[in-house]
Amino acid sequence: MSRADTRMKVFGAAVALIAEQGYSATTVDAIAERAGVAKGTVFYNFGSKEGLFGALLEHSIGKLAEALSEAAVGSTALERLDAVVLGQLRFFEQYGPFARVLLAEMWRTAWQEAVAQLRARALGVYAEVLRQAADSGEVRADLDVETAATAIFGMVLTVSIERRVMHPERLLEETHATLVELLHGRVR
Amino acid sequence: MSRADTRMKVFGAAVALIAEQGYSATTVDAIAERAGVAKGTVFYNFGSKEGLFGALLEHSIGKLAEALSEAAVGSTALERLDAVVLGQLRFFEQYGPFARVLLAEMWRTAWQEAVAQLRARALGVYAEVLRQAADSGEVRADLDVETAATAIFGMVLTVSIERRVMHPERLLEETHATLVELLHGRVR
DNA sequence: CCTCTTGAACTGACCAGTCAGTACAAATTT
DNA sequence: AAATTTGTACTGACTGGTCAGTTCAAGAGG
Repeated sequence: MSRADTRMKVFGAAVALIAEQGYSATTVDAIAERAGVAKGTVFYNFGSKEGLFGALLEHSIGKLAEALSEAAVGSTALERLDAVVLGQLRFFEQYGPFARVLLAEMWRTAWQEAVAQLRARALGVYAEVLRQAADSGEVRADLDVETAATAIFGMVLTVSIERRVMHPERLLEETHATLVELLHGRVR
Repeated sequence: MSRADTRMKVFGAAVALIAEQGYSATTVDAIAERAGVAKGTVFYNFGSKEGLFGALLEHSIGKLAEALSEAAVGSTALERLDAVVLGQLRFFEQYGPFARVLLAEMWRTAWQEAVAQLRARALGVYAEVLRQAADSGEVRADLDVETAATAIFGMVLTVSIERRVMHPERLLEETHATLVELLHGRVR
């Protein structure tokens, strides 16, 4: 059992509890108990409750950005956009509780640094693909790619959570089809 | 000063503080102080902190549903959809902190009742308009209107918050144009 | 006088963070 | 190779402070 393993166990317990109850309603005692470590271990590894949460955000946002980057494949920019949407759905299928944490804590000023990372790295993948689509004439050249990136990211994030809460049995591909259809626009 | 006025002052203070810090990090003492009211008054009017929050959600969700319903005007279903998006943007422009509270607490099981109201009344407006669009052939007849309604609602909610945090000076109409453009689909 | 509000004092539960100590493996000394 | 030291990871009882909720006596006002 390496130190890294301990940290991962604590991350897992923390993200699950914070998703259920929110950051400040979640006690370090509860996190330690769920992780199967002593309370002191949490402080030994992360220094403070805030330190733990900061490290958790950083780690998870890194994973998310990586997943979105890797998903962005396709011969046209708009194919890549659809692929990134699917990549985001798949990521939150796997790391479901993190979606809740992100949605709830994303805009809190206390975690500006993590939010900046999220904007630069995860939303950046959407912005980049949209910029390519604008350059190649696949969407209007004057589209506000930053706002559009936030919009799509928020849309997928919300739907990911709704899916887990309301329709956990439904195929991911059906949800993806609905979203892509919305973005492809109306059938005349 | 009627009792209703007192309740509104407390709502205003509570929503502002909860938006900044989250529900459980917000103390009743702080809410009372910000509202300019004695702590005892809060308990006299709402019974408990949870009672206050429940009443706040119910009141605000009612306002939101009303605003979306009233906004849903236009000669075609898709015009009405665009109008509801604008209505939602305007609502959160006016009640900004409530957007944060809603996003953070929307999927928490503790407030199932309020969330059910939200789904039935606010998301219902989107679902209704989309259903009309499907019936009239303006979008594909087999569109999953529930998921699409959640998607659009979440998209607008996220963008509303991003606007307040990142671009408070920008015109609401520009943001609306970007979102409508996304939903209108790609220029060939 | 009845409803509403005030503000202060109190209680008991709860919680972040501390710290002295354990376990143990690797390095160093004898 | 046995004895000792060092460093790292972890432990859990304990502390000092905080907060929701209670109580209540004293107004305010209609």
